Amino acid sequence: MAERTASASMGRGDTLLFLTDDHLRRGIEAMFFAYRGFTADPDRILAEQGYGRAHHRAVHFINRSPGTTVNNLLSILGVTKQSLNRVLRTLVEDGLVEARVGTRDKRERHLFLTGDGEVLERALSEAQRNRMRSAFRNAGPDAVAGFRAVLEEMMDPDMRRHYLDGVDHNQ
Amino acid sequence: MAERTASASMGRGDTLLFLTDDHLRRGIEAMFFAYRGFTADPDRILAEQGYGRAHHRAVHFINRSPGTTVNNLLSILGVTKQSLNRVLRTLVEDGLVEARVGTRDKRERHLFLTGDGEVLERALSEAQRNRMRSAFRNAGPDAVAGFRAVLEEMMDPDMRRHYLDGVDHNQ
DNA sequence: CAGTTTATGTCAGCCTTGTTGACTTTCCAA
DNA sequence: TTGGAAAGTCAACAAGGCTGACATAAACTG
Repeated sequence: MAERTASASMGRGDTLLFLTDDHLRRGIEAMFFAYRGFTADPDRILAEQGYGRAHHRAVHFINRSPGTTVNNLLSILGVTKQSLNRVLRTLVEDGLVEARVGTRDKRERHLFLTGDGEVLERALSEAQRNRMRSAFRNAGPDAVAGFRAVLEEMMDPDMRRHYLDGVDHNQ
Repeated sequence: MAERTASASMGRGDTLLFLTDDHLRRGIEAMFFAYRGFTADPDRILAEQGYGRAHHRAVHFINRSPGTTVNNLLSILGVTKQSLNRVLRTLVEDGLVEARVGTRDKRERHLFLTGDGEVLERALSEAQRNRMRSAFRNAGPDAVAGFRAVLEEMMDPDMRRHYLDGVDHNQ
């Protein structure tokens, strides 16, 4: 333990103490425990309606980018089309998602939430936002900036691109 | 969108702009994309050896608290004993984990990593720490403090207790 | 000491969500 | 007009959650 600390900060004085193996392990556990909290509230709502996290993810990104194609959703979610298709099929059957054939390219399906879909989306995202809001508020704006900076650095480059796609640069 | 921004910062000037629905949505997506990066490297190693994330979690917490009991692990991981038992059984069969009958209370099994178990643990945690270290380094110490503060606020109280159990208060 | 509770393990069966592989239909674009 | 991309479908499988029922040993309790 002592050696690890020494090696991590070696040659730079105390400036890199936040990079010791122990701090890194704490960061790892923070991610693990926080992600559980992060998904807990939506999971409860989803379970009531017979859906799972996969449905939540689809609904979230369709809501964020109405009219997105199946292929685009595939690259964001990083699953196989068979997996995604199973989820989308139930959502379309249940009337939560509408898949419109593309006008320019008729092979593509453009995905939209229906009214019912928007109701579910709002329930899920409100639950999740409530927890996030309370965490943000308690931690404060500077902490939030750090939170986002670290998470962004932790993403794979491809995912980071998808993340930044959703960023509003107009401010 | 404009109304949301207004409502979130209402009555407090611009101080609460970081709590707008849009910022919260970005935080939600940051968690989603970052968690994928967070698990990507260990997942690759695990897949090579025929294990999954469930094995990683067990190995991680046994390494963190050698001699921990099955019950304690259950409360940390938040799964059923049947789920955990399936994982522990394969780990014991494969000689990565040793389950010693308790001396004080012979009903309990105390869990330890074997030499082979420690080898796997090191491979997994090194991969994960490398990513975390690079993220921490690029974001800087203040960002890391914020990262941890927000994640801690996002945890369920029970999980937060487990998280803090692992904290080193000696500094 | 008898009865209850606790810790653990196990069997069976179910669900979600991921996977691979093979195949079809549609239809744009060179 | 034909090759290939986009999308959908079927089948089979695995990991890893879950519930419910039951077994065993040990510890605790009255």
